[in-house]
Amino acid sequence: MEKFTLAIKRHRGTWFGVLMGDQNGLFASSFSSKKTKLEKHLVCDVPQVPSHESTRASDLALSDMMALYDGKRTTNTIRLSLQDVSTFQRNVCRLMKEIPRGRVTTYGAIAKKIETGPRAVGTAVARNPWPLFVPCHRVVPSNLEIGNYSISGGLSDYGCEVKRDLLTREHVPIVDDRIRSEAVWLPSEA
DNA sequence: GCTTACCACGATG
DNA sequence: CATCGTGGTAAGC
Repeated sequence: MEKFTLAIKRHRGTWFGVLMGDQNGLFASSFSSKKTKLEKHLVCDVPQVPSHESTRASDLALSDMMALYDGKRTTNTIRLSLQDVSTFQRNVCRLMKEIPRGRVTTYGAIAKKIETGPRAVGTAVARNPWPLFVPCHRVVPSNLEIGNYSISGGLSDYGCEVKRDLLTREHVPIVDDRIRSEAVWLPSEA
């Protein structure tokens, strides 16, 4: 049975949490303005309540997470614990990780690349277990509006503001709540 | 197992 | 604006 530990930290008025699995791999990450909501979301997929414990690995993950939240570069050395996600979801995640900082791509572009439908990509993106580490905020609808974003596992009316702020801090050009087309990055062919 | 309903979407008119 | 197609999930039988 896999053992999990939880580590939580506050930064710029927001709570950040990481759920560490075996061998200090990252099982899930999340952030929220509400600490209780954050914890609830992080543990919702694990069988038992994990103990709060901070380790060198969790400290590193949390500081990377905060840097990503601020739109900054990171060492990107966090190992994701992939065993519990479907291969479809893994494919979507792999593609999302290729989106450069400061750029965006669309649900449709990802769908085309992996030969599936945009709604299917939407569900996979929505279920991303590693927000920020896997930059799902860089996926937008094809009309280049901001689209939606779930906070701690649920849609909310301010989710799109959070998403816009993340993109803005990465210097994605946004005019009038719309991404400028020069920021669009497309998955390479082949 | 199969069926249904649900979606962080897209294309068409 | 409306409507339909769409494919992966999860919950329901």
